[in-house]
Amino acid sequence: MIVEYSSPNIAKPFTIGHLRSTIIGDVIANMLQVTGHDVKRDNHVGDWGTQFGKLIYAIQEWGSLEEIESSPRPVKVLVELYVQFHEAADKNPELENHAREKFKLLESGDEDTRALWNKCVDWSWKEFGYIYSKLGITFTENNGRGYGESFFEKNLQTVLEELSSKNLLKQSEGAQIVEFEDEKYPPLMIAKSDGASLYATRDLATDKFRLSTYGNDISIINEVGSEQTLYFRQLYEVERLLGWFQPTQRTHVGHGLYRFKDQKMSTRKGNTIWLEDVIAEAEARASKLGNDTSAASQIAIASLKWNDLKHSPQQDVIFDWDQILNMEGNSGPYMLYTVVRANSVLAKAGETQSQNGGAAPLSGEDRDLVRFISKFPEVVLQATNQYLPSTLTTYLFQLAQQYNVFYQSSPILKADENTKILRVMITAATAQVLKSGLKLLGIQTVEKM
RNA sequence: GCCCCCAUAGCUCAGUGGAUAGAGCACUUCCCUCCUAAGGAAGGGGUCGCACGUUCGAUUCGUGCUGGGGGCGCCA
Repeated sequence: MIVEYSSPNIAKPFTIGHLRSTIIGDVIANMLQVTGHDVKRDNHVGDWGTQFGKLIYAIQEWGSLEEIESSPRPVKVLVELYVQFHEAADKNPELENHAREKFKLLESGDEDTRALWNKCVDWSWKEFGYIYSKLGITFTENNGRGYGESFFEKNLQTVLEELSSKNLLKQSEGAQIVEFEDEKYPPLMIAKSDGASLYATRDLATDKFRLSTYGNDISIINEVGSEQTLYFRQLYEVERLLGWFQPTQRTHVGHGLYRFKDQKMSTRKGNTIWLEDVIAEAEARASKLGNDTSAASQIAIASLKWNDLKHSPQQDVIFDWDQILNMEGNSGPYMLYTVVRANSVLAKAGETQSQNGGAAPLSGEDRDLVRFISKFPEVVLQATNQYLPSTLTTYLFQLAQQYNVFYQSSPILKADENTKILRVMITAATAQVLKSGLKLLGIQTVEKM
């Protein structure tokens, strides 16, 4: 199986919005892997498309390579140029034509344009690399970077020819489109009137490549925001019409977006939240609670990931600093804290945990907890089959809550010998399940906090 | 205009064709000579958006409406 996730865009901010695809996709890949699938992790980086025409025009017109190069955050400068382009284009629509010409130059292999594009890719990967290492996210394909859209640039013509030979292509106002039976979906545009490629063209080339590289029976999961649901339905239908895939081989796992309470986030308007800034703020808050640097970073990432993964994916998430960096209650740090507590008990119990005989019979809260622990495999399977990490977070939170109640109300190390052995074993089992579950969620536990 | 998603406590969200619908945050009050208090206990707070329908029974399923979000050929 291929799980495609994260897929940030070159020369655009890696925002809080990309966090969703990045970590939900990672968790889905983890879950599929432990349930026995051979998983390829791919990152469909947006490194191609007409927006590069706009960007290249803006850099050449208003930018300075030295300034970008020497900036601690080059992408930020690129985004400012991109925003500037849109502001200028609102007043002077002629700029859109210049941008189209620049993209044509890029597609036709013009050396200077190409060199500039390469720089943009490098600048962006500096930032992506930083974020992925902070989040502990990896990809397996194309030397760990995933196959970006530009990788398939050479295959676009083949795709157009195959579509054409199967009579799926239609001319419309100079552009090439695919229409659907009974107007099931609106038409999907495959080539613009100036001949330039589109997202769909590149996606088709991508999936063609996957078929030939991984085999005709490969299944692909696209973890991409729900705003693209219609697009994926169109794409899957075209791929079915082409005879490439059975419907069961293609799955779109969508998710809602991060929103401000009263306004939208928009790259064009510049009111987005950069993930880099969120991570820095999370680390600052975790440090204030008296953690050393490495623990603070783990705790910060845990709070971010947990607060995303605990939501059902289809709903939008309201962006609120105190909410997403919550360190109390239903939060990442609560989960880590519970594991730390349990481990601390186990450390003090020492040899006791290896003894077997003489455990007291199960009753009351002990038994409820044991029962709940035993549900773990079933929950993992359910979460995997439904592509719902939140099923797992809900379960793990309930388990942590139950353990904390148990911890508070039942003496462990001070109980009589038989009860102590039993409760230490329950503690060990709880810690084991919490650690395994958190690992599936891509959350690292800490020794102390 | 058409299509998709959503609506549950003051806020943010879980959840189920069946019993007094749950959590976190916020608020009030307790609990560290004792396994890490980033924890635990107790309390107030809900006509589960509205209406109709299916059902012995609907917050859960269906239809309609209202409200919010997203999408609908030259962005991705």
